[in-house]
Amino acid sequence: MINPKVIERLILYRRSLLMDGEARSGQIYSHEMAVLAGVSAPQVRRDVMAIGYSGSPITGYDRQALLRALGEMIDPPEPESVALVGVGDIGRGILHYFQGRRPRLAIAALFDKDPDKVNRVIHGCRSYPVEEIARVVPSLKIRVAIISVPGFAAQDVADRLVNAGVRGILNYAPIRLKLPEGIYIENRDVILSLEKIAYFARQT
Amino acid sequence: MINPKVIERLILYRRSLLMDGEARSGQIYSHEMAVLAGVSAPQVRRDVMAIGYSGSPITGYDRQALLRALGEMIDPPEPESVALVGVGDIGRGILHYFQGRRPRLAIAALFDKDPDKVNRVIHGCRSYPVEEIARVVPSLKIRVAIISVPGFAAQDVADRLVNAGVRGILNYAPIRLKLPEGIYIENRDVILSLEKIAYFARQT
DNA sequence: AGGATTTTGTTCTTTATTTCACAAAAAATC
DNA sequence: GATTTTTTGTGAAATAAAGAACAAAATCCT
Repeated sequence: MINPKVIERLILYRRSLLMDGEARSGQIYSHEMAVLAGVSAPQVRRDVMAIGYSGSPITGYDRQALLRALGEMIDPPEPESVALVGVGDIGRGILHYFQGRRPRLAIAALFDKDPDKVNRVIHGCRSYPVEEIARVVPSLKIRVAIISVPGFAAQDVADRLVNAGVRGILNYAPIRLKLPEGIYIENRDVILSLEKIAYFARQT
Repeated sequence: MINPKVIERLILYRRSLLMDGEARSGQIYSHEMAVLAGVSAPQVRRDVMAIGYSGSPITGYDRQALLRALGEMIDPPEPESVALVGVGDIGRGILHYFQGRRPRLAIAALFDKDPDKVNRVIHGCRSYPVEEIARVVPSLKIRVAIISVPGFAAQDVADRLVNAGVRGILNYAPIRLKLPEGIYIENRDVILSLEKIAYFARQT
């Protein structure tokens, strides 16, 4: 199992390769990738090693083969469904932004507490009451969820999701969720981020 | 200067204290704070030490005094203005969500390229064309910015912001910005986050 | 008042992550 | 074909971060 920081950089490398103006085919050196991704060259080599792909001295890495190896690591083998809980400002923003961006990763179900927001189709996606998580999440084989509900509701929602089979959570609510071992969580609290950035922005 | 991980936890501690059901006044132990914030007790003590506040053996920390010390570190001495560039789905979501949540931190100006979105008032906030960054950002003394424009436009926007005096950036665009030393940046790319979470969610 | 107990502040270990540096390999050049 | 050059793969060193452990201090209890 690869560690989170490495996975993050691998995703970054793939995107750098795809977005790089140069031809999609041909060779690329670790130090070129390093510049594209904003990391050091030894870091690139070590990370690439981690996925079992090998370049060759002098010619470097083959773009196509490397992209294939990265894809095998990063892309879900089959299309993966994501649940989004909390169709408020942040939730809708993410829904509109994300939908259709990744071929094998799509938001497939929405959940909310508000009766006015449920049993509708929002941006092509059906919305359910949160009580339906236990039924809908397993039936769609959902293992990834986004939480964008107010802080006071987040722990309850997280518990429901985990009980329904979710194994990874992207949390926008401003609290630290208490979850069992083995559930992967990433916190994306906007307020905390801005306070942190404001702190560093005013140092000097 | 305190390092980013410590600052993040300090912000977390403060929020934990504020949200804790117990009385706002009275004492609290490092191990209680540790539970609230989801970190270890020695970590709490070390972090608290970093801001120069001291508790006392047996009685622990004084909630009020600790909150005051945390606030002095975290809160801007005077109200701080934030710029938001890119009034798309993510940008609007953040604007609606964030506005009014922190007393001394507010989004004060919006920027966009789209002529239909500029020179308007959106959620109580004036919007300008990106060309106006050079004029508006210094005039409002803005040092913190949020970038929520498409990837291809992000580097240009970032350069404009930095030239106009911005020192900290919260970046939602899916690229790694190249910035001069001393500019603090935090990347919050939704697609990358979801790919990462999906990877760990499917490792059984 | 004196001992027991509990919690902080802090040093010392441990663990994780990154960078350095160089041997091995392969293309290019002579 | 031999030599030079350049780049990968990776062990070793350096750096950073977290945890364990304990002395010092202060309350509580008898």
